Amino acid sequence: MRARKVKTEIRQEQFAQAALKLVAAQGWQRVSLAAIARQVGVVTSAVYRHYKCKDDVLNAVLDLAEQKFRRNVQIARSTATEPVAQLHELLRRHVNLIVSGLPIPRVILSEEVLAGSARHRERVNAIYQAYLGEIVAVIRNGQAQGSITKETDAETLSLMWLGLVQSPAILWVWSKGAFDLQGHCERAWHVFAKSICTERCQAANGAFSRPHPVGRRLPAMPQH
Amino acid sequence: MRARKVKTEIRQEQFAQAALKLVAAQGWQRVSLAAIARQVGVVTSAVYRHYKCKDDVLNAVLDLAEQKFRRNVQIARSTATEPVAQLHELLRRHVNLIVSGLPIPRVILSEEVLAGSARHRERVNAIYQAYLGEIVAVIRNGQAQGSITKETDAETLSLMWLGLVQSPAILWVWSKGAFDLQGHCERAWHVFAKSICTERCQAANGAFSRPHPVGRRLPAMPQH
DNA sequence: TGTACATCAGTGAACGCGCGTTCACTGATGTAC
DNA sequence: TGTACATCAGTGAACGCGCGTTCACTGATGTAC
Repeated sequence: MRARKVKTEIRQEQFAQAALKLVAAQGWQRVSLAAIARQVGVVTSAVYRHYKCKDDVLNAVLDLAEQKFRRNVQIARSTATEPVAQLHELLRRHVNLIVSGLPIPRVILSEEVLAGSARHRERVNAIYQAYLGEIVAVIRNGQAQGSITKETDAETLSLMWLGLVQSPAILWVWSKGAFDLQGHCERAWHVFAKSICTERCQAANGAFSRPHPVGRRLPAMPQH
Repeated sequence: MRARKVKTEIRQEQFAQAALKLVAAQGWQRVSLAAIARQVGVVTSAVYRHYKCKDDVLNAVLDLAEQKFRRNVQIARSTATEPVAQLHELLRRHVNLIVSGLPIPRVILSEEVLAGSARHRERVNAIYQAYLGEIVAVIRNGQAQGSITKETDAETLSLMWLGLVQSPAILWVWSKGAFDLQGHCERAWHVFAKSICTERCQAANGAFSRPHPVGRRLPAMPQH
């Protein structure tokens, strides 16, 4: 059966979304153009009407990822005014990005990107650097206005912030979602927040006194 | 030219080591049996004299990784007696594992393992669970003898500990070693250690008062 | 110590499969007159 | 409003390449007598 004819901009978007979904589920290398095309409802070779090659599709996926990152930063900045609260909000959103079925960090960690073409490595590097740059800015902000301790440089803290999600996210993938990523991140955040907040900030923010209770523990090993 | 005939146990070891090295450099999917065989100095089909299939070679690589992890834990436990010091020592060793050219975490993060066969996912999961289990044990130890705060559960802290290296390690890979992973981890460790140590422990351990200076900053973006 | 035979590692050619990519063709949509 | 033509998205067959895997054969090593 012949698929309906659709404008190339729309198809490009469809392919990118389909690819994002599939890559998130299986990793880039395992996703074939055939699978992407099937998802969209056209034949494999139709992809070439809208993208020059498979690489370009991945690039479009990275565009989507970049957008999501940017949007999250914007929203977090406008939702909260206090830098520490902004960091907390962004962390929550980052976790949601992973849990919501669009595990974008998965795309970014994919082998194609870690070991693959220089083009993609640099691209992802750029996205992450920009993201970390935003975090650094927020932290500096907090340091300037006295809510975050100046003892440690903002770059180190920004990477620590990211590390709060990154490793647990891997565990989450392995456990197929059984591991309580959100709960863990909240608990980890409290430890982290406490250690970077000045007394002034801690006094103003009573929330740190009550860490979230542990819900599910580490996932049990799968039985063989 | 015909390769010298070598006992199968030795060849197995050689293939595993060669595979580890190559996987660390390029990721599993990109490593071909041809490349592994070339590294060892035999012809591709010779691999089948010693392994049933490519999957089995990866399994041997995971054996090596598991050994390294185990060894590090043992050494860290015997080198230091105080739990906090043990965590510090193990962190240093973990970083060295990455920096030393045998980026084992890279193997473990590889797509084959994240998205690949259930067999390998479960295997790696088991290795990591065991590793984290050791960390948890050390932390509980510290909590019991009063050097680590009991405010946060040991599981959460163990994942935070791992996160200190994991994310920066990715940056390190991207920057092709330009990022100062060791320096960062030392600085991050001090922040973390301070936040989990009780006053008693901090008083006993003056080292926490002087965080390491920032050497190289985040790596500059590669130029296009 | 020498000979005969079994075992086992190494070789290269060939197979088969998956998959990205190309291409000539079809048919729908949009535009000019 | 209708006709002619250009543009452009969709199709399926075919190609080519990489790579894991198989297989019959070679030749070295080790063992039995």
